Amino acid sequence: MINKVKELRELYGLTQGQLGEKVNVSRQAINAIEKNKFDPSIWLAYDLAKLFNKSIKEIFDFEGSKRK
Amino acid sequence: MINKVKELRELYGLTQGQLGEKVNVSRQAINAIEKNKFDPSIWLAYDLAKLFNKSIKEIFDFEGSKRK
DNA sequence: AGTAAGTGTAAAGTTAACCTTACACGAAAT
DNA sequence: ATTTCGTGTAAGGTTAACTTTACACTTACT
Repeated sequence: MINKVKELRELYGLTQGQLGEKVNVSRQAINAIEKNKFDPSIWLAYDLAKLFNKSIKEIFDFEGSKRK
Repeated sequence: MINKVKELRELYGLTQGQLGEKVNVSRQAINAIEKNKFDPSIWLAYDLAKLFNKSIKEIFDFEGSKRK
């Protein structure tokens, strides 16, 4: 799913690894989500939204994304 | 995860099966979410929120729920 | 009495969201 | 030149979110 994780991560000056630590997933999981390889679980989406002070919808573009 | 799916479903006068049809999951999936057997995928959470005209956070209580 | 509708739950299978390990690459610094 | 850091990606494994099928139970209707 199309998302703004990479932009927000860079805005916060974090590496993929650092962001992974903060939300308790691996760096590869962050990478995969940024590259749209798979969709986050609802908990991961929530954690990312919380960290970046945004709603899930602000980060993840449901309308513009293709359902896999 | 604690949620308001059952209340909202009944508010809309839907059976579990009817709700399942509307969001393209089985009736058992709806039942399991209502009974907190498992957490919805992010897409299912989105579909339910959209159907009920609420945000995901309004329906699913992340703060008050235990992470499994 | 019988039947239909709604719900609860269980078993077995599939799939996708993770994991760890590993390797390759480019950029930047020493 | 070589090391370090960040990223991209692939392989193989685990787990949970689903599926279908099936059965039991309650309530309501005829």
